[in-house]
Amino acid sequence: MLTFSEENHIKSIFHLSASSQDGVSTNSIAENLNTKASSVTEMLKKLSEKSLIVYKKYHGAQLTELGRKTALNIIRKHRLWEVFLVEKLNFKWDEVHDIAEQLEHIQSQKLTNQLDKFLDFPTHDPHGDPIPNTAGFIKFTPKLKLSDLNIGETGKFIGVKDSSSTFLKYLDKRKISLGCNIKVLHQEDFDQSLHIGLDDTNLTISIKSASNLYITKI
Amino acid sequence: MLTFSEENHIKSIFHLSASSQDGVSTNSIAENLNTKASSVTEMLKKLSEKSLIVYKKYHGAQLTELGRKTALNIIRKHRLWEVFLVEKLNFKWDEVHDIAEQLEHIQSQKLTNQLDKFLDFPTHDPHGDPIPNTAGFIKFTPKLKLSDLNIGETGKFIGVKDSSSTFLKYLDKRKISLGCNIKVLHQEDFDQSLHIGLDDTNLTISIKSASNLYITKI
DNA sequence: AAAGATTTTTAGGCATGCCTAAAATATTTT
DNA sequence: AAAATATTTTAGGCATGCCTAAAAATCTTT
Repeated sequence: MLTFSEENHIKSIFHLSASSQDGVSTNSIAENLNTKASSVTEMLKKLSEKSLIVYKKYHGAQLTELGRKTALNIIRKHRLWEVFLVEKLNFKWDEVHDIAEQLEHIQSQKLTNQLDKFLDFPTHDPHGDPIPNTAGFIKFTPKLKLSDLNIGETGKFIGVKDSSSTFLKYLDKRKISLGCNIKVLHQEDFDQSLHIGLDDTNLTISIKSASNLYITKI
Repeated sequence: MLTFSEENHIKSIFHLSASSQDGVSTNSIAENLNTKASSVTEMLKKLSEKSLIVYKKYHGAQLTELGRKTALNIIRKHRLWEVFLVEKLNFKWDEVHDIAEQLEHIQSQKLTNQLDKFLDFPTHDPHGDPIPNTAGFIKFTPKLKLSDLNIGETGKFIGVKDSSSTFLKYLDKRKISLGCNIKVLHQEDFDQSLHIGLDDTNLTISIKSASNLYITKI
């Protein structure tokens, strides 16, 4: 039985583990959770005692197998609730994050599994992120960015890196939605911005936006 | 923005207000929340400062209009989630209480209202209790117990007083379900137990059970 | 490899929400 | 109405989870 704070730390360590090979630093967790390094240190000791992480003073934290399972269970709940909010309650994909942050802490294995069934076992959340199964298995798809494509290549838009509300609204306005095909037509020398083809329209997006879009080559 | 504990105290005071004319006693709240009187006293001071209750030392607490609205909003969420769990996720009516206790604290007005719409604006939860609307209006039906009926009268089963899991399972086993018609056939002199008619079957229930069943006369 | 800079930990405080035990107040009994 | 009983409040502690400031360890620079 973990507290909200413990769960949030575990989740944070999981997400930060993706980009760092060895231990996740105290500071990065603190930044991620909008808290202070000293608070994180205390929590790391506690999580270590509960065998959720391996923690060596001054050398960051790594999830144990138990910790990983715990993180994936929280992420599973978060993403299932996001699907529920968008598919059933008509929320927009930029509105669901804060509510899912609350719902992910609800404790009931049965609830999670019944929700999964009710949603017809979705594989991805509204932002394109994969949903772990009960056993904690998650399907990783190598993440290619739109900015990685060469001129002339086409990709299918499968997810976003930064899912901030402002970015998601930006995509909505330009009718760039999950699953659509995007062809890279031309790159501007001056600012690296990309001219892209989308259905029957063409538009220009900055290189920053392009590197926020995950795609699979077609 | 209230804490879980504050919300639970408000809810408790609301429920206990039903049976007591004047202030709700510190002890009764403590008992209801499985905590101690001294803890409740502290909380009453806090809630009083937030204008959610009127609190006079040694004379219990009463909800202000704001407190009442707050309580009804929590109860609204609780009951809507119960409907969701039973109607959409196939939970039994005796399994939903603990989960709804968690879900009732989720903060999002939009979520509550979208859920309400998704469930097609239910008026009662799975135990027959009325669901307050957004404005905090709740429809009180005078609560008649099965044990209040005279021999020969028939009532429609509309709710339970004690919704403990054991009692709900007891009802399930006897096929006594919300909405069914119950006729009082005979009362045993010895222990006041009632012989009742239910669809095409007859059965006997104790006076204690009978006073746990809310009905409307037909 | 020593100095300087950065990161992390420790030490000590604070608010919340719980507790027990003692004191104060209210209620009931005689 | 005084005594006995019950209820409620106060006082003082404790765990959690946060904070700031100072000390310790690590990393970077020269």
